[in-house]
Amino acid sequence: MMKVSDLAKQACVTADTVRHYTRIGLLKPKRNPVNGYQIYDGDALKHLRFIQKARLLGFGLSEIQTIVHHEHSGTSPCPMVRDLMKQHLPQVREQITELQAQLERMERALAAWEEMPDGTPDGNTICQLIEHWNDLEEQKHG
Amino acid sequence: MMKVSDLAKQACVTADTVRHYTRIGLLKPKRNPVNGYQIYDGDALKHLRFIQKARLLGFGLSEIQTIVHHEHSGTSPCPMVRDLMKQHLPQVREQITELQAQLERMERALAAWEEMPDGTPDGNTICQLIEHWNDLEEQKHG
DNA sequence: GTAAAACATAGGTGTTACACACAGGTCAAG
DNA sequence: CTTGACCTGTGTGTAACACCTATGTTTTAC
Repeated sequence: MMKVSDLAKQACVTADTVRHYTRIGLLKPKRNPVNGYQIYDGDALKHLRFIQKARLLGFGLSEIQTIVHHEHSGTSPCPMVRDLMKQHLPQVREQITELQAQLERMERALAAWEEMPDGTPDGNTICQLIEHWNDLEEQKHG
Repeated sequence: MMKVSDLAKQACVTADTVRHYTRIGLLKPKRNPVNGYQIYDGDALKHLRFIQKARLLGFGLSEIQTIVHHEHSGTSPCPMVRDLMKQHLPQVREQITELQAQLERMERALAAWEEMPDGTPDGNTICQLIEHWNDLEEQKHG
């Protein structure tokens, strides 16, 4: 018999998060007929904790939807959960690789920029630093 | 005197990207009075290439807006560009750290799951793998 | 008892950088 | 002149919430 923010506090999330999950159907509270407020019970808290764990493991909300909804099939969701995880792993590794490449670009650019003078706005150039950046990279590799 | 898709091809981006940049004001084509089409010239191509470089260096479109718009102040945008980059660096490093932590969680979970049986749907549990995951983690660290 | 302050609510909108869908316009070939 | 290929601008969808607003409720002060 908790209200939105009561449930939120129990799970250490914001009330907006609880409302968001409710809006997309991940939580299904009852309604207080007196004031129309949403009412959550202990099961809702368990449900919310489940969502939090799944999110920590990299599952998206729509995937969590699928997992939860899977109960109607009568079969165990566990094989699907393992499959999803196996699909996620290479994606996360790729994201890390991309971000590391990005970081390297940024670090090298910033180092080179320390030694470059500021360009004067001549109407022809927007920002020397950025516009000549490719040239710098080509030098390094050439 | 290029149309949207002509400019897009020149810069190896999609026509949607060109339209997007145009919509938010990063590109300002003229209009063909005959058919209302957007017309881009060589400057637009230079502009687009500038945007591409800036994006590779981690600048967001709104930041690029600011940089480009900066010309009206008459001063060089270069100091601001350096500052922005310095702000971005720790953010990117943090993202990488977070993603690596995420990856570790996922790898450990998947390894543990290989040895776990599938749970039977009993109406009380959604997915054992996820629900007992925290316990596993606590074992490792305890 | 009541009036004002403090807090909570639901629903709408904003965020990023585009991709996609759609109805309609344009243009070369036949 | 029509068929079809290609193009156009605009509207909407994406992920996971955060923020805003107008209203409703509860508490507090007097």
